[in-house]
Amino acid sequence: MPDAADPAPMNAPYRRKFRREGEERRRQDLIDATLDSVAEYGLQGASLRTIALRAGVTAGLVRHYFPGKEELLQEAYASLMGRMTEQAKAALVMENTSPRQRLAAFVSANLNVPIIDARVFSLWATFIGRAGADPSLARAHREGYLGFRNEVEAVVAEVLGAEQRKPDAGELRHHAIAINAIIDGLWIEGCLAGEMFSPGELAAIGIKTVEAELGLAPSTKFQEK
Amino acid sequence: MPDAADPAPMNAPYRRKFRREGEERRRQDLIDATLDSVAEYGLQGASLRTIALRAGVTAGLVRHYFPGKEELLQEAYASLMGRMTEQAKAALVMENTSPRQRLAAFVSANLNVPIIDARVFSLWATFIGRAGADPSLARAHREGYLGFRNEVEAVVAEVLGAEQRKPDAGELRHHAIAINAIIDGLWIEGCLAGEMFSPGELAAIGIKTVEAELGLAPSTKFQEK
DNA sequence: AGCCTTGTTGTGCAAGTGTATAAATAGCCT
DNA sequence: AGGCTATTTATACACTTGCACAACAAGGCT
Repeated sequence: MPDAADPAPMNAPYRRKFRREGEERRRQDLIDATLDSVAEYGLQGASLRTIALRAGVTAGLVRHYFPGKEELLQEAYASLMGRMTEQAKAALVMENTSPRQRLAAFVSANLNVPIIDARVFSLWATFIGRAGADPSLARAHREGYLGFRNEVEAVVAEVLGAEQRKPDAGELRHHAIAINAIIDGLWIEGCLAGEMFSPGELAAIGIKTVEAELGLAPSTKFQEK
Repeated sequence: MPDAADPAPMNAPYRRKFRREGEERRRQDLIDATLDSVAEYGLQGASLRTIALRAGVTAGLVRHYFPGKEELLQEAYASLMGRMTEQAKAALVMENTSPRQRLAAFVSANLNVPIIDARVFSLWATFIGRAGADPSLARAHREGYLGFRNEVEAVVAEVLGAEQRKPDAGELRHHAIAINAIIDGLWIEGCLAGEMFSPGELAAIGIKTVEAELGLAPSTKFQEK
């Protein structure tokens, strides 16, 4: 190509080209960039400049959509929790299946991708580690946890009801706490050391353990031998 | 008050008094101060000056005992993990008790203070959240986890052996994974929302769930009614 | 076309960061 | 008592951080 006339004025301060995006889009981009940055560099490494760079804007813009960094982090955490609980509950809305199958599907869904995911775990741990000092984080967690446990309790009631058993409220609560713990514990193991388990292994263990906890006769589907 | 004569020499630079402590003591103080700071302010808020202030020294001294901040944090994490696994295993060294009682004591110990503790949990979550990005943290966790799981596996083998059952390696592994998950999950619930549970409730749930997982006949000691 | 709103950039700033290094002094040794 | 040395303090420095604000321009409106 021939040397085209340099279109750049010699001392003109170059100003970056930009496009105006809708507010919804920009806010979401910034939140996603925040989660990416926190997952990769931690809370300490997630500076406004890092986040803005990842979102394709400059740092100053953040303050146009959020009062400050703290609020951005809070909204990012809320967004993360929303997505997690949404995915977790999605497995419960199946129809034309027995309660027991729905419970198994619920456990299985929580112990496979995309819920078993190192990045999501890293984010969860990073934020939850601040729950002790940050009341707003603590409250957000508490709500998510109780919502999750109530879902579990409802399915458990259905499963036991189908078996002609009538547990009282205390038993139901204990079952829900235990099952919630089983899922959480296996979720952590899978996220932190997924390659130590064969595909589906955690889900199989989870289902077997949950059914043992409820005192159900072993199913044939996931039995060992 | 009358204007007392200012005891301060006018331009003399005041230099802080200090005592020389042994190397072991200072290192431990700095590590403890680091853990305190991280628990209270998070990794981002734990600056060298904050840590040093808490340890009763000035920031420059840190570099006299540690090559840099990163090494201080790593040693602090190692110290934390060491204390945690040490406490957790302590419950296993009882003598003159049946394997089943030892298992129950192990579960119970892990679901009561001092292992159920919001500060320790906050530290664990903060550090573990960085495991995905920091290989040295990931390795430290992996070792602690496998060590813990092996302990569990050994007790499980004893318990089942005492019941005349001969599980193969795969079953044993699954039991250990499941029991580890139960303990971890209940530990998290207790740390994050301890006041939602009555004293001993989590331990009771844990023992019952673990025994159900192993297919043991319900014991009378912790039975509901 | 030209204007006007406002989304967006760029710069500046005070505070705080980790690290480097010089200066001081506490406490042991003789 | 007095000196020596290593522990400790204090200061300096280059850099980053979150935030404030002025300048700019993208894109709809008339």
